[in-house]
Order: sequence, then structure tokens, then C-alpha cells
Amino acid sequence: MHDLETRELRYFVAVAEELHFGRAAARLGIAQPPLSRAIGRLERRLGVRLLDRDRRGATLTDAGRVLLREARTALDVLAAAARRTQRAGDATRPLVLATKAGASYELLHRLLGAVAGEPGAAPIDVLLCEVGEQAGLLRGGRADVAIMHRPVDDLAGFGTEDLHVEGQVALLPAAHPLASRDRLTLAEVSDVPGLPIARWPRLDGSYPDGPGPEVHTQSQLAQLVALGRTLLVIPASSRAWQWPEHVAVPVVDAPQVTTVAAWRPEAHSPQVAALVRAAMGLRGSAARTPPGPVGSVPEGAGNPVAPPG
Amino acid sequence: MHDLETRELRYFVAVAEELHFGRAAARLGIAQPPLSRAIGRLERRLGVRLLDRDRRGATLTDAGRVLLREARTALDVLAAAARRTQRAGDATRPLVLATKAGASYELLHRLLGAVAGEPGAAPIDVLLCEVGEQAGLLRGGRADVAIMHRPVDDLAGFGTEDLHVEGQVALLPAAHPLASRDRLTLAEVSDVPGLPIARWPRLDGSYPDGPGPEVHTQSQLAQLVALGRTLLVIPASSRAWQWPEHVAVPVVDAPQVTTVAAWRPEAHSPQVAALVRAAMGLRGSAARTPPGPVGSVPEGAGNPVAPPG
DNA sequence: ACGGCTGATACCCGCCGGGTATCAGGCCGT
DNA sequence: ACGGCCTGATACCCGGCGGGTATCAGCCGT
Repeated sequence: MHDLETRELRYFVAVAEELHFGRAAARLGIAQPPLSRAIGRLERRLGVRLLDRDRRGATLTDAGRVLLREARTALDVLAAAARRTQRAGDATRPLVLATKAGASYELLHRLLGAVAGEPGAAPIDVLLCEVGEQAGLLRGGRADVAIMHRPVDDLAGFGTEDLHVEGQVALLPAAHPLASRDRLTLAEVSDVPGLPIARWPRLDGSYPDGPGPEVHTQSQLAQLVALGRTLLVIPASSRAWQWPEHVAVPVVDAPQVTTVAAWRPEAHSPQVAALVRAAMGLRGSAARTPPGPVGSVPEGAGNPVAPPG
Repeated sequence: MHDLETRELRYFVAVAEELHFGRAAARLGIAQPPLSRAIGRLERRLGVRLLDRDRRGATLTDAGRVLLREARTALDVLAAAARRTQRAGDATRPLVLATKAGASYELLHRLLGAVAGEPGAAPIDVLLCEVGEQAGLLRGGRADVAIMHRPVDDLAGFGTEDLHVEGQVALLPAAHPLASRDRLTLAEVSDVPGLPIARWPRLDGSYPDGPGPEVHTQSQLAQLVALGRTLLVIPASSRAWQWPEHVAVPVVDAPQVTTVAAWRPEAHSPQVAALVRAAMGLRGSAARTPPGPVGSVPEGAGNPVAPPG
């Protein structure tokens, strides 16, 4: 049996997303008849009906829904393959380091300094990401190394090197009653009247229930924090969010957060190795936040209430 | 920029594997000139040299090695997409249940019986696998549900339902001095003079070091066990290997083995749900091997010395 | 120097992807 | 009820590209 052609997949995804041959054809920059023909041939080749044609457009069959998902991932894999090959072909290319926009600038700064002194290190492009974006960049071949956080980020399939372990603090307005405390617990912090915790979208894009505002970018969050409208639990070193009128109070039972360097093990080039080696050299040189009296939380104990800034 | 075409990837993989345009063309069933042209165009499109042509054939560049790996996985993804779509299109298709050839026939038998009584269940095709083969079948869309074992198998990315927990026993000839013991430890069992533990290939195909014979199929192992040439540590219920002249002795500190039903969460059809529901109905109805005095071993504590039969 | 191996080039043909024009059916508004 | 109009399907033509054969060009070993 013939393979699926990437063109056919592109066409099918367009139709499946538009549910309309004419609009899909326009989006693809071709005319409608060749598109109908291509989809028809695809169905004939697979021996499966993918779309139910209808007077008002088209609807996906069960098989069509399956192929839509599969085709999207297949096209992603293909695009990633092209990018990674191109990047591998250019030996002098800069390494791309993906890091959170609000992550500790101190760690990043020292890392870049250490890399500059490492023999065999390539120049570094720093790519600032929104929360949770690094994994996709790494998997898609758009980044070589990412600075991520455990247990916040999904590190499955990546090689990692721990860089830094720290506790988390709650950030709240100085005038707040809790601001005078020298320690807090998650229970105390999770239900503060008038100061709800902001809700981040889950991996599937939906939001957890709760009273807090929905946010999906760092700048939205920054505004809310600046306005004193939301409470934040973040790693102790991530003070990018901290305004003068805010106070950071340790949350003793929040999970310890480990800052790690992550990379795809299959793309372990000498340049990546040099970068990771430089990162390892930083370990321990950072001031460690003393662990809370409750002790460390086992790995994978679930997400903290807010991602590290 | 144009996408990678699947034909180009097939062609490139052939050349990269043969390292010889003529042989690759023969393997692909086409003539050599179009192949050279296709590879050349691929290189031009990517802007990267993939192969160093040479009087005695071709050798891969760094970028070529990257693309070889990427292209293989991309082609796998494409093939899986086609298979899964075809299977999704046929509502009356039998579900494919992948299970180890030597797994407990009792569990399997009861599972099939339970499924037959489940409303909305499809007919079941049972696919007998070699060790570790199930994960690939599931990922490749060739199976819907697999019976696997934790912590032996790699269950990453699968939905699972625990079916059965049991300890492991050592299988050894009745005449052996250790056969009279009523319990053993891994330390005692791992270094028995004249009765070494067989070595299975790792995921990358290499063999761990050790004195035991190398095996890679269940039938090889069955012969060795029957001959009394190797020692086996297997889940207590997997007695398919046990000849009359063998004795099973509990190994108290071997990891508990959990038999699980596993499936791709993205392919969670009603038929799969019915099968899993039937499997869950079996839980607890099987006789449980009492846990060893050491207690249960934490999950992911590493592989036992031999896979369950 | 030459034969034999490699991959590259030149050229031709037939298929297939893409275009325009048109058809077929169902819905809706009048 | 009927005609416009929207949908996707069909008919037909053209050009480009994939594939074939014939041939060239470098490089070895003898």
C-alpha cells in the first residue's frame, strides 16, 4: 500500500479544520476541485470514509477525527525533522537556549558567563518563553537546551541536569495581614479572602476551577501582581515579580522546585555538552534556600499552585 | 519553504542505510539517476549537505545522521497514522489485544470470558508477543490494548489499569541445593554457580554483561529452562515455564510485579473502554501471592533480573 | 593506460497535480 | 413551486515532475 503523502495530510488537515472544501482550498492557495480530488483519493487509498459531505459543508467521521490527530502530529514530526537537520548542518550555528521570561536572571547571567569560558562552546541565542513553552520548542527542534523546573514542567524524554534546588515563597502586598508572618503553609495561602491565586491553563488549554483570575501570559500575571489583585507562589529566587510594595514569605510545605537544564538526548552534540557542562559548573555556587522544616517533598508530587516566574 | 515529502524521506533512508546509490535504487525498485536527483533536490531544499559522495559510495554527514534518525521516526509516525485511521474506520473490526506469549493463560482466559459478557464489546484478536514488543505495537497502532507488566515494561504515555499484583519466584531444578529453601533473596539467586541467569537484550539491542547465556526469544529461553541451564526469576503466576522437575521458590526482595492493561489514551474508543472495564472486573478475583516480608518495592525501582514469562 | 566502479548529467515520456468550466443536489426566500 | 445559491463532484486541459535509458565524469587498482 502506498504511503501517506505529506501534501495529502496538509490538505486533509485544512479540510478537517475548516470543515469546508472551499475555504480549505482558499487557505491552501489552490482551487477547490483538486482538493476534493485529493481527499477522495486519500479516502480511496485508505479504504475509509474520512468526511461526511453535506449541503452545508463537511463533518468528520470517527476515522477522520483519528486521522486529524495523527496527521497533525505527523506534520509536526516532519517539520521538526527538517528544522533539526538544517540546524545540524550548520556547525557554527548558535545554540538556542529556551528559558522562561521571568526566570532568575542571575542564574541565566552566570550561565552565559560560564559558557563563554567553556572551550568548544558555540554562541548562545537566548529564547524567552511563556510558561510551559520550552518542552515544545525542544521537541520541535527549535531549541537545543531549555531551563525548566521540576516538578512544574513535563520533563519526560529529556536528558536533565539539576542546577539548583529551592523552596517557594508567597508574594503578597506588604499591607496584607499575612505579610508579617515569617512562614506560611499552602493551606493558609490557597484561600486568602480577596487575594485569590491566579489560574494557569492546563496542558489541554482548559482552566482549573477556582475564584482566581485566568491568565495565560507572563505579562498578564505581572499586571495582576503589580495591582495586588492576585497572590503568587514562586521559587524563592524568582524575584522578577517582586515590586517594592510586596513581601515574600516562605511557604514551608510547597514542593521544592529544582531548576534543571534539559535537552533531547538524541541531539546531544558537543556544543550541547559544553553548555550543559558549563551549567553543571554553577551547581552549588548559588545561595541555597534552606528547606522548610517539613522537609523535602517527593519528586512528582504534583504542581505547585503557581508556576515559577 | 516546502515540506519534506514522504517519498524523499523513503529515498533518503534507503541511501543512508545502503550508503550506495545503486543498491538503494535497486532496493527502492527505481533506477539510480532519479534517486540521485531526488537526494540532490532534498539537499538543495534543506540547504544542507546530507551525504559525502565518494568513489566507493557515500558516507553520512552529521546532518545526514540527524535526518536518518528523524526520517525513520517520521515514516513510522506516518505508517502508524495510516494504520490507526484504517482501523478507526472499521467499526466492526476486532480489537487487538497484545500479550506476552508466556503470560498467565489463566488471566487471559478469564479476561476473554469477561469481555464476551460485556455489553458493547467487540470481538478480540489476541496477538502473542515477544518480550517488550507490546509497547511498539501499541504505539504503532497495530494493537488496541496490551497486557504489560510494571516495572518491567515501559509504560510511558499509556493509560493503564492495574489488574494484578504478585511477587516473583525463582525457578530452579528440583535437585538443586537451593530448591529445598522456602524463600530466597535476589543476592542469593543472582550468583548461583553453574546456573547463571539468562541475559535479555536491552532496548538498544545490546546485552548486559554477565555469565548467563544470551537469549532474545521466549522459545530460546524455554529450551534453556527445560534443560536446566538457566535460572529464572518470574512472577509467581507465570508457571508456563515450569516443568515437573522444576521448583518455584519465592524471592522475597524481588520487586512486586503488577500486571496492567495498557492503551494509548488518544485511541480510547468505546470498544477499548469495554475491554478495560471487563479487565477491571477481574481485579481481586485472582489469588494474590502474599507479599514478601520485606514489603512492597516502590514503583519504578528498576527491572527485576528477568522479565516475567 | 585502461577497465570498472562510483555518482552526475542529458534527454524523453507519461502521469498526476493543478487550473477553469460546468454539473448535481439540497435549502431557502420569494 | 420555482429559481437562485450554496455546497461538493465531474470533465477536461496543461505543465511540471517523477521515472526511464543513454551517457558522461572522476577515481581507483591492476
